[in-house]
Amino acid sequence: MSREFRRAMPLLPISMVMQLTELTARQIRYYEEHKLIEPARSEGNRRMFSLDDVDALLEIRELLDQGINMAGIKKVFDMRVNSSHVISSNKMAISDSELRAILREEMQQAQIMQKASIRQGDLSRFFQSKGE
DNA sequence: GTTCTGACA
DNA sequence: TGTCAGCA
Repeated sequence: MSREFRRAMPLLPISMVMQLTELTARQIRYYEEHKLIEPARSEGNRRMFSLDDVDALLEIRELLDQGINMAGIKKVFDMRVNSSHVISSNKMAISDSELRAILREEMQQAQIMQKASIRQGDLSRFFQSKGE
């Protein structure tokens, strides 16, 4: 109980988060604009990140490394928020946990193969708004 | 010195 | 996304 409380406690300045996530301040602020994270503010309007925020940022980074863009990441996070119901899309009626399992699998395969798998290509098409 | 917002390439 | 300006 108190553990979750501590994870949600805003305590890290953006400089720390930058090192922890290897993301630039620009990116971190950009993701906040897109509501992927909502860090608290303190003092002179400075962002104060919680461990949960860092966790979310790390996941965002993983998704980014898979070639998934903002639109796709937003979908993933939205699904996470509304984990109670299925995706509105008619293509994939899978649960949040199933999607995460797939993404994780793709992540491992991508690392091992050093190359995009067929299914990752499908996922990319599903998530990306741009054409090739 | 560090972070913030806005803006341009 | 990088980077610069002008503030706090």
